[in-house]
Amino acid sequence: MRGTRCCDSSWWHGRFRGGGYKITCARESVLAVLSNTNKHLSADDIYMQARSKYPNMGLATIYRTLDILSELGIILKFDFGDGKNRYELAEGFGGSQHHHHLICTKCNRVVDYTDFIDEEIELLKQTEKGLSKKYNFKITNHLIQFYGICEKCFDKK
Amino acid sequence: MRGTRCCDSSWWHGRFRGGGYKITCARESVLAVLSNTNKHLSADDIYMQARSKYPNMGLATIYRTLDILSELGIILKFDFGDGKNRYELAEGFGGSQHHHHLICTKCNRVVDYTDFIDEEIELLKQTEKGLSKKYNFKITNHLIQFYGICEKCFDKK
DNA sequence: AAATTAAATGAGAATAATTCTTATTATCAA
DNA sequence: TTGATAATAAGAATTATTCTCATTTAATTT
Repeated sequence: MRGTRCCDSSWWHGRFRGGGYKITCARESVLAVLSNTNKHLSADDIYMQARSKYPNMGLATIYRTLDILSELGIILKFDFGDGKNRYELAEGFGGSQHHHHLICTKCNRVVDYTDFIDEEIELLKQTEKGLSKKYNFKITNHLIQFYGICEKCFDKK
Repeated sequence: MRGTRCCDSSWWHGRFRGGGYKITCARESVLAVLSNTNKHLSADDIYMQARSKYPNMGLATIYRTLDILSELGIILKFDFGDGKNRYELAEGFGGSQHHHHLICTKCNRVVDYTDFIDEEIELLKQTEKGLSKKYNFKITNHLIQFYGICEKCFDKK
């Protein structure tokens, strides 16, 4: 980044270097933004917040960084149906507890739920095992979302 | 649609009228395309195929129709990570058996699987019930996808 | 510590999926 | 058949994301 100093050392440096990537201010600040929220931020949300600290940062860098972080499993990428991808820190990297999403198809409100997760995870593990074997996939991740109409939108009609 | 005749009566007319929508040639042809494939078609794919029969059809109409069909639960909308949404007919409307998807994150190949579905569905039903109650959602749908690296992409590396 | 080198960046142009606008046309109820 | 109204085609507009390239930076080597 031009004209700004930054770069504290932190936990993710090893993982980044292991992936063959350099530690840069831009990458620091994307992770800083994601570490300080439990919301589902879009690339542009992250851009805005990161810029308030590092005004020179470009949006393309945000996207490039998000790609790498996703690839390394440090963040998770979601599509909640509003036309932009959203990101959150993975559990184990400072993100909140493993959860799934309940999405209102009218207003796009998203509820993170952790209830019922344990049985889901258990079943998913078995399914993963079966699928890996049958289709020769190395499975790295799963996505579960429920869709419906939230109380507010239901009342409106 | 201008300058083309069409419109056979069919099963979905009632459901359409029930939703307050009119039966049009454009809508007929979108459904016709989706009824004749088990692939995951994008809006543009559908546009191309529909145009081969009804050359005057506009792309915007495809999108409008897909929205309505999704809302009515006649088709399902998926994001497989390649930047465009994809659609398939729902089971019960002529679509193939209820299935979930296994997606390669390198080449975007998608495998439909029906194995292991029964246990999944059973668990999902219970989860839905719990979620509906706790969060006051009227749940209409769910999404399960597994992500990984397919055999081909794994061998390449 | 300075030089080196390849990766990363910012800026903004390019791309591409989706949505919007408007004048025209088709559906369907009366 | 006709009138009210929803739906359409065409293409412009929007917007998320990717690409390009000259410049800068991180990390390695001297």
